[in-house]
Amino acid sequence: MSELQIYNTESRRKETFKPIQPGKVGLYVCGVTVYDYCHVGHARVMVVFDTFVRHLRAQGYDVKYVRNITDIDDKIINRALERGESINALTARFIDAMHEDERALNVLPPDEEPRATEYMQDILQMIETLLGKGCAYRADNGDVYFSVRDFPDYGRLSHKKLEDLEAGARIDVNAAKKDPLDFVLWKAAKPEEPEEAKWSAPFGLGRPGWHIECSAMSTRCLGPHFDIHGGGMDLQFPHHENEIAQSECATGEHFVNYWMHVGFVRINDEKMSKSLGNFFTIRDVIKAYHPEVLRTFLLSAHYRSPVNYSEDNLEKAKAELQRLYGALENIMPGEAVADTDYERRFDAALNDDLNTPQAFAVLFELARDVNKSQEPALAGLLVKLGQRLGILYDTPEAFFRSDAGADLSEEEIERLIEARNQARKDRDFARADQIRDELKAAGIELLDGPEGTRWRRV
RNA sequence: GGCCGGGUGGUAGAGUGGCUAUACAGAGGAUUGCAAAUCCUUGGACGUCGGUUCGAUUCCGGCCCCGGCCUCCA
Repeated sequence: MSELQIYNTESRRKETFKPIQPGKVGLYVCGVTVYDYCHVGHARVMVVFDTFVRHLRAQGYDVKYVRNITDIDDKIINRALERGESINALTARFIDAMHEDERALNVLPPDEEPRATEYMQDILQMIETLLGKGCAYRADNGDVYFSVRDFPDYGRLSHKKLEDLEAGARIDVNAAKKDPLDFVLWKAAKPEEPEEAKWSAPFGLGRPGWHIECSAMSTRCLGPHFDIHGGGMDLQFPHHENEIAQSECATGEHFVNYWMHVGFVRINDEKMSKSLGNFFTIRDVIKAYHPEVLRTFLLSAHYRSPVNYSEDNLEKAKAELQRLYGALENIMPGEAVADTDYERRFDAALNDDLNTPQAFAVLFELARDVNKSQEPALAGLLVKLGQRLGILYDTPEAFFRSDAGADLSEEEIERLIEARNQARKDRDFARADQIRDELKAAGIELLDGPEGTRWRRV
């Protein structure tokens, strides 16, 4: 069996994965800030790490997968005020929506899903530790800052030098900071903020800064030193860099062994993001496409490459998935054959830094084999491996008929098919073709086979 | 400006120092009442200029172009 290789952002190369404890993996992924619906960029991170975890488990690892929820920050507060809604109601609503989106995408729930507001004790403790060790300080305005200069290794993840950072720093007029690079651990409460956003702490009423929650929660859930930490590319700096600084200062231990970062989803060669306003939400996309099509689209490129969101590319993903489901259409999948070259190559592809495009290539070869051989055991293998990528959970019929938008009901379609088949029996092919064309115009494609006529929405 | 990542056939997208990626689209064939699906065969590529090499799309360097981070962002 091939060894698992992971591209580590910190070393900028693929490394053979060596777990801290044999057979076990501790994985922490930065989740979303819940003040809006998840978009396709979030979907990519969810789907990539879900696939990664499925693969690790298939390889026999005992995985503890932790993905946090940021449920307190400026944007949440502002959005709640804007809407005249309580923070709690707002975040609860979007957390539910996120879970709904994940279920649609066949994203399995993480083992733990810590929320910042539920780990306030750990956050406070870590800040106190940092203050005690002298790598954090209380500023005149009541904020608590981390002193970047006190962490000599700062920049080791994102490969930045302090001088360069200073040179490029945008003008951040914050007189309270001793150094412009320092970042906030605790934000002092302001009078206009809702009571819900204020926690009492030894260093004053306020709320945590963004970075500290991940250090506190990952340490609590996985310990001070764990295997893998992941997230979107944009979290590399400053978020993850800051996590390293805080955590290592606080615990004195090496924080994380492998850093994985997922590439962006783009639109017209531009990053999809909330600030640019060019995002599509998951729920919007799956109104028009089967959720597995979106998942296939997201996995059809390597996770570190950018992927371009477009209707064209979604259509391509749909065609790919049709190819796979097509192989399963006339066959009852049986128990998957074991010990095949297909599975070995599939595993090897995923072991190679989660090379999902390569894994898909194996699936297509397998699908061709299924089409030719009509072997239930091969079909079973196709389903098994497909599900490892989080697809092929549906029945082919349901998949091919899933597209919304066709005007005809299934009964009407069946009736027309019957009429056509009668015409064919009567050798009235003109009439038969007329019905075919009619259905085609309504988005229904007919497939005549030995066992009768099947149909699909196209 | 500093630091990263990338430029592969019509499209999407892997990969490799010399040997078929894969999918859709294209061409030819088998099959079909006609189609579709399926199977077989097939054309088509590695931004640019140099270097290393017997040989580079693959290694090295310059250049051009694209994206990202340096501010909240998955």
